[in-house]
Amino acid sequence: MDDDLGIVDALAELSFLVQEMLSRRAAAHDLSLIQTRLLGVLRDREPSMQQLARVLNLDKSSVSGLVDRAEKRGLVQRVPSTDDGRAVHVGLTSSGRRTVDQVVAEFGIDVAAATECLSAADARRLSTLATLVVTAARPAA
Amino acid sequence: MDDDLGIVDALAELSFLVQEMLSRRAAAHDLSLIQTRLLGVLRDREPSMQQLARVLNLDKSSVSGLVDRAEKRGLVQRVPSTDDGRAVHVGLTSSGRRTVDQVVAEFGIDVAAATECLSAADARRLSTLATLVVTAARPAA
DNA sequence: CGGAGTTAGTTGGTGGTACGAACTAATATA
DNA sequence: TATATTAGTTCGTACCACCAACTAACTCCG
Repeated sequence: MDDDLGIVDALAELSFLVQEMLSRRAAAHDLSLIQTRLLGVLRDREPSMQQLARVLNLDKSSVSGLVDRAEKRGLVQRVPSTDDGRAVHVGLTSSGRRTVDQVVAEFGIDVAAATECLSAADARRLSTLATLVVTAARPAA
Repeated sequence: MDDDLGIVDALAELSFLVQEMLSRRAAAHDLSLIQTRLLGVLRDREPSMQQLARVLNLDKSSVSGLVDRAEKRGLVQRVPSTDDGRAVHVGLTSSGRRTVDQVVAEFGIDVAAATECLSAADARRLSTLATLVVTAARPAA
């Protein structure tokens, strides 16, 4: 009945499920997935365009456009670097912070609903295992 | 050290990690994520455009374009329905099947590498838990 | 110093992706 | 049969992503 999908298909499908939850919540605020991810990264950092490109795994020109559109909507702002005349840092505006907090909260509701089928212990286990995989894959920044 | 990210962030980050592995492997075959997903869906089905739109959660016009481009590259083919003159079904060509099999195999290598940090028992547990969440969220098609 | 090379970021061009609205053709329904 | 619904395409617009070319600022080295 409830055959295991196997680790490959299970992780692939889980990733699509999670991304769909995220993008649905984002779309309710007129945000694309990548815009939301941008805001998410900026929650606890004010990186340069360069660093942003590395974190988001995008070309620097893609980040330019991304930040352009977010800035035009008042979600982020460019801040010239004090110690490097070439560099530009990007930070959330208060509107951007409000928006991202809301999306994260709503996404949390989806995650809770999706993991409702698990016991509390299993949910904790899933969280732990996912954390292990993620932290092993991402060298401490 | 091994702080748990919490189920919300852990699942979000895991989903980004998995999507990055997938799209990197797809890009090596000049495929976008959505093209790859299209081929993946067609591995064991030959759905109508309509059904495809539902499964991929896309507008029907988006599916038209998606299938157009895949067809132009010889990866899929449109097949007129025998029982409904309006409907068109979409299936893999042999080239498409070869391609998707290869991407899936390569993606499997990434998953294996990413879960190498887990014991065999933990990997099985992760697979089981992910399967549970996914199957609970997706009403049996 | 001061010029050569490097780095940060932007701009412009191209193509894929996604949507909604308007359209055609075929099927259902009243 | 007339009308409504459904399947799919086309068109216009916006976003997203890349590369190549460009400007400005920084670094290094002679």
